[in-house]
Amino acid sequence: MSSSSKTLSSSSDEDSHELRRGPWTLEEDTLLTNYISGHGERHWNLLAKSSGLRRTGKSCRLRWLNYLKPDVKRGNLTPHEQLLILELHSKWGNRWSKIAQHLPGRTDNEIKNYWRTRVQKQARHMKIDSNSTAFQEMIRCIWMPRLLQKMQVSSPSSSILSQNSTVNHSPIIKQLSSSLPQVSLNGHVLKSRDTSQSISSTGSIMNFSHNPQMFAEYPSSPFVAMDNNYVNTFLKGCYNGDNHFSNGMENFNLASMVPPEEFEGSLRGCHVDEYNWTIANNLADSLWNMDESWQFRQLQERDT
DNA sequence: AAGGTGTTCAACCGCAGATTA
DNA sequence: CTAATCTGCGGTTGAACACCT
Repeated sequence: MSSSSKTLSSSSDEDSHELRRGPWTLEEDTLLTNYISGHGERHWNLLAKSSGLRRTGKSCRLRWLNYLKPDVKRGNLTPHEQLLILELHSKWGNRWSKIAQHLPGRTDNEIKNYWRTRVQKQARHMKIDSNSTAFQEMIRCIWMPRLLQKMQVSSPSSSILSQNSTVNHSPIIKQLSSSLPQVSLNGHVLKSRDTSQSISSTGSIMNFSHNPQMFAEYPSSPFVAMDNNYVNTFLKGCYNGDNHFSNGMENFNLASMVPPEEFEGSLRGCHVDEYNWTIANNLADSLWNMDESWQFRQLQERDT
């Protein structure tokens, strides 16, 4: 018998001593909450036995930590939180609980779900390994600047780098903000911050600038900076000529994309031609729209 | 309207390290 | 010191729901 069918039939064995499984009821939640408020959140097996709940200690702990605990945040992840997850995952990999420690109110389970359902989904659609360098570069080059832009748009008075920022951005985000590509082209501004990098006279150049501090802070980050050819090659690898994702990402030659050695520790610009700028924006938009539609659904669900 | 398919996320599982007796 | 138990972690599952045909 599957665990789910066991759960569904559990109402018929109310009088048995079998452990309950599956979704928690309101009564169980209340019982657990009341018990913890009186005895604290420890000794889960003892709690499970003496509270009257027919659940394992593990199940009680999980329910409390992931759902019932008062400081657990509900609702969609903010761009700030998403950015943190992307960056911290690039540093630590699937260390969900460690990542969760930097997102107050968010659980490791929630972060893990976010990664699997949003980030890995994109990788699957692109037919590319989510752990590959190419995908990580895509996140850094396109997705993260978009999230930064979104943070700026949602609170324009609180530039991440501003001294007067009213929003309490984490040091990691501030560091990240100064290290991510600064993107502008033909009036398209991904990040509304003055940049010393200029658009070329033809207006067909996208500039990326980087902050060497990033590499002192995160020397092991796989998100290394890219030069012109690097980004162009990457983007061409993502798409066929007709602006559709290539099915041949696995043939992408990563060896040709290794950034020059002399880059590290130095400021460097990176140019992307107009063709690839369009491609990059299309990709960013697809990620963006997915994010927007998801948040819209969340709002609808919250309102109903 | 009904059935199929895809997505999300709460909950479970197995394992490993920490703690306790 | 050792075995038993507890706790926490990361991977996986499946019910519920949304969307599509």
